[in-house]
Amino acid sequence: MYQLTGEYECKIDAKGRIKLPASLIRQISTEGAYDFTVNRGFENHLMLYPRDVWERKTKELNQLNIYIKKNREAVRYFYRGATKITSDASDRILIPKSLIEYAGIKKEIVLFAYQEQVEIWSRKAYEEVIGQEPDNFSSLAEEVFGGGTHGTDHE
Amino acid sequence: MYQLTGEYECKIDAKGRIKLPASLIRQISTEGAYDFTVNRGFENHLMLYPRDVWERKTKELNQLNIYIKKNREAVRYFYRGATKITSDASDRILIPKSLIEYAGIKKEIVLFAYQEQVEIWSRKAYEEVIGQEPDNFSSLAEEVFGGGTHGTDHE
DNA sequence: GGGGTAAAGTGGGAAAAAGTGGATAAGTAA
DNA sequence: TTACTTATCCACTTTTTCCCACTTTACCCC
Repeated sequence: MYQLTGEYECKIDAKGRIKLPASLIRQISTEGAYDFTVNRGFENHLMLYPRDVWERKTKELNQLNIYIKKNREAVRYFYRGATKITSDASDRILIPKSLIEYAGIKKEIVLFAYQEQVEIWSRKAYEEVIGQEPDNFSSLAEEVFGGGTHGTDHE
Repeated sequence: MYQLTGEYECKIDAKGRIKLPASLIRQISTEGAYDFTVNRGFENHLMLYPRDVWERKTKELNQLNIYIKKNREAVRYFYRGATKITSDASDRILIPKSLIEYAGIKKEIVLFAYQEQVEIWSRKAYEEVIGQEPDNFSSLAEEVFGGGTHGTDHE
């Protein structure tokens, strides 16, 4: 179980390679090459999962009965674009062209690590997302943090 | 459980390092290096949490199911910019560039410690926030602290 | 209050690590 | 085979980290 953290401004090179920041790598493992799976995220960004996280997620997914149409559609939706990738000797991963395009990535990107996955955003899109507060954030935060006297630092 | 207090005027150096005032350090622990997490605050300042405080906060947050859009947005919004940092031998912490920029920090900063966290402001922004208080502070205080139906329903 | 000592705060340099770009080799399909 | 894509490797540049040394402030004692 990971507890990844960090926001990294990175570049993607002409070949579609992203150098994973050393401090992110260190959170995942300590040696050798790193296996991941990338797929499409829900908001025009990409999701990057360490191998074991991906395996666990798909295992859960495989419990679903795909003879039910809704399940079938959901599974398909989750898998869309899913590609296994491995880092090279310089800790770089190669992102498939179709996914780069999906996320509107040009050169400047942001890696946003939290919980067990890493989101990959074009820098522009990331700044837009970060800049605006989600609807009902304060009431949700209140719920999550127990609604105590100092539940939110907000306002 | 901490009960931090203090307002400190500090400087950030050319490398983005902040020397944590000795009197603040003493409130947190007594020896060795100090682990923190910084992230973006809600009003163009930064938040600094001692390691254990951060862990407690995220623990609650991580219970949320991120396949629900509302939850996903909230989690992302809370985490935004979150980065783990450790103090060096001189009790300095290195603040990531992107966060320095977010908070509009140039050189003069203010550390404002209360409850379990420390807010990091550019001095200018801090003075603006503090400076505008007399206008509405009394009515705000009345609303929040004054009891009655409004004060306790949330925050 | 002044001088001395210790603690706190500041700055910068050098070594090591991280990041980047490109060249060459290996593999694939026409 | 040839043209083209993909992978592996190497070399250079930039950044980060760690350490040391100096300056300034605070505090104590005379």
